Amino acid sequence: MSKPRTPEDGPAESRRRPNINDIARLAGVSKKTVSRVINASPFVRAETRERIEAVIAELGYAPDPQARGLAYGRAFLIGLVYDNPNPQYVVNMQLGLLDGMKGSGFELVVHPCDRASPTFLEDLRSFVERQRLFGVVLTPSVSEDERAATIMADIGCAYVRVASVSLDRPEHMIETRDRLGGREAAAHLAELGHTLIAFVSGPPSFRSSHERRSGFEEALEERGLHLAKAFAVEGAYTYESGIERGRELLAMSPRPTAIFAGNDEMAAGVLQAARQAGLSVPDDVSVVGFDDFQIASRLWPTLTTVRTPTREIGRLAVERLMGREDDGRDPKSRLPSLVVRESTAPPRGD
Amino acid sequence: MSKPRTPEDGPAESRRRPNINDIARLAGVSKKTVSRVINASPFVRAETRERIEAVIAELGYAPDPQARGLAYGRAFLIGLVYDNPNPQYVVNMQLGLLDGMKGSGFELVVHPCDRASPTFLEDLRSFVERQRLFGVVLTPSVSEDERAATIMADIGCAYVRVASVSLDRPEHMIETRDRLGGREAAAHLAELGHTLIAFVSGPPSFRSSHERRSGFEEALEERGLHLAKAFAVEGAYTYESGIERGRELLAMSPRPTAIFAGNDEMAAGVLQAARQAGLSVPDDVSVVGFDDFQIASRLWPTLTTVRTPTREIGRLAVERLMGREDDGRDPKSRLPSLVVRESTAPPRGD
DNA sequence: GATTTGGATGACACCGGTTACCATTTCCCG
DNA sequence: CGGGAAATGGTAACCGGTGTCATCCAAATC
Repeated sequence: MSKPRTPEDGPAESRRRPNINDIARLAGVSKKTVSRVINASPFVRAETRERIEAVIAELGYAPDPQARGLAYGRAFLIGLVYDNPNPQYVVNMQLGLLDGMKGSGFELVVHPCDRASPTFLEDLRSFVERQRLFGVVLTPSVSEDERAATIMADIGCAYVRVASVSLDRPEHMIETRDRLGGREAAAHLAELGHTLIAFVSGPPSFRSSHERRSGFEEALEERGLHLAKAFAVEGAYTYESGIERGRELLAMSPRPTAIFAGNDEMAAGVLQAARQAGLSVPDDVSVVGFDDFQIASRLWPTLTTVRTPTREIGRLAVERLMGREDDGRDPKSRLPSLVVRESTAPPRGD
Repeated sequence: MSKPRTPEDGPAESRRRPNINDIARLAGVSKKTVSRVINASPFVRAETRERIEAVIAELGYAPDPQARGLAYGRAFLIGLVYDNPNPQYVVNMQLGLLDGMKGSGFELVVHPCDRASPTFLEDLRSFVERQRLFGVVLTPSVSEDERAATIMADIGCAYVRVASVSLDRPEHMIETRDRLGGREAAAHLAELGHTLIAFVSGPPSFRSSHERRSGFEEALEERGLHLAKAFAVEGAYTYESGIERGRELLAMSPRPTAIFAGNDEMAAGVLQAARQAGLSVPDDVSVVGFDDFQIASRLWPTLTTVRTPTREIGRLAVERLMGREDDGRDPKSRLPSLVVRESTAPPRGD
């Protein structure tokens, strides 16, 4: 029983995973040719290919991503880099990425980070470099940091930046076009007949804060309306800041009859502020949010908001990363769109 | 310029990543010894170790996870397998896992799945097998599926199951002990003086549904209270089911003065149902949720609920998986705990 | 019919580590 | 001081693929 094992012995244990050599031997070709089939090289005769594919199917062979990655010089991993604290955003984005990666052989590794940390850039670099990631998807606000993008370019790691406007060459950008969402909100409130309209922005560190506002303001102006300086206040995309700014706005005189909050969290805060001030939504004041996360339909009244197709955006981003963009889809599905619920109505005609 | 490169030429480009051979050469040892240092083998003289470590630090060397994984036979990846649709749960769990993995050299790959899919088990197996995952963390309700655990054992992939009760050998289990949370809710409502108490359970496919209920019921009984059959209804852990069941319960006569919902989503639905029925919370009816996700503090009134330490649980799970459990922490931090907010009060004394 | 041409295939080194096994050195003891 | 065990380092094979380049062969060209 001390006879050393040779390839002729067959599989070591019946449970051993087949490798490329097994396939090559059974198909009567070299491993290189099997490799060609795996990688869809055109230089394989159809007959040979079929024979190899049959063996692959029979043995249930799947190439080892690690070995492939080692030889190829890059791991078959795609990173999601984010610092957005909203769970709904993160999960939707992940689902979108996974949609796009399905069947590609890539896997998703997640990398939340803190842009405020002094070691943020170092951490990011070492993460991507050590893992030899194939590519990364950067989402706001990391995506808006030029240094992060530069690092990726440096390392030679593919990257796609998801941001509200273009900040890079087209192949590196997926634009969420938040400005259009701001316009939708403005159009809706203007159509309802509001004129005393207020806006609670997100923090300036997010590009979307600016875009949502300027789209909103722009569309108001086009309709002969104006966003008064006192009615344009700055929040932080948080529930608490929504309460604060809402309270302040609702104490003003004249009081705005409509408030557009830069995201749903702040809109929830504004609703709370209205309640505390004894005001009724939408009778006394209309409220519009942005994002259409789950909370929007759980609030009372349910929130009119601008839906952002995060999952769809995620799929696009990863498809671009892998160079498998499918252009057959309706481009409208990538744009923000208004969802009207109970929190908006015409201003009270008093 | 056609002279072939030899190791003596030094790094190919200044940008080339150092590898184990570079370290060995510069430290004047064999790569095997460097490998020993990397893997903390005790059979290296202190002096040698220091010299090697100095070179590693100087060159900023980090071993390639792919090469290491290939030779080792397992990838340095840990999978999170989940089918819980709640984004807050998923994100908290991910954060917990990442907490525990920090500095370990492992990375997190996420794998949402659909237990209802006919290919669920196959998909899971092929995912884990192909990637040669080091280990996986299974969360409810996947964690409650024996077949999933069996597959992991089969493949030889380490696994930890997060579930409300023990379903496996201790080394494979992290128990969330939801029963205790149910008890907390019962104690709170009993102390407030409620006697007409109702319960909306989650779906039977989740073990936690049963545990939360039986803990609740048990603690009520201990206090001489009783959960009437008509007051124990089955929901689906969804907002909509909370509205439905809430509506039905609040239409009963006598009407319950307190409702314990199996999670926050359903509690949000119950609040909505109360509003629609013209009832005030907590004056007419008290409501308690479970989970303490963000929504609990965004609702109106804010929700009294049982906090589940998901992030902490995630950290524990992954530490157990890696065999790096840190037992120094307060074991209480792993248990559900009551968070009292505005949605509960003594029953109206009419 | 000899020579190109280019598709199809294979041999072999290599990616960057680890393990198996052997060789050497050091240390301890009789 | 010799013998043997323990400590330490080296060599080669291997993990499972891919890249480079040579080779083979059939069809195309002259």
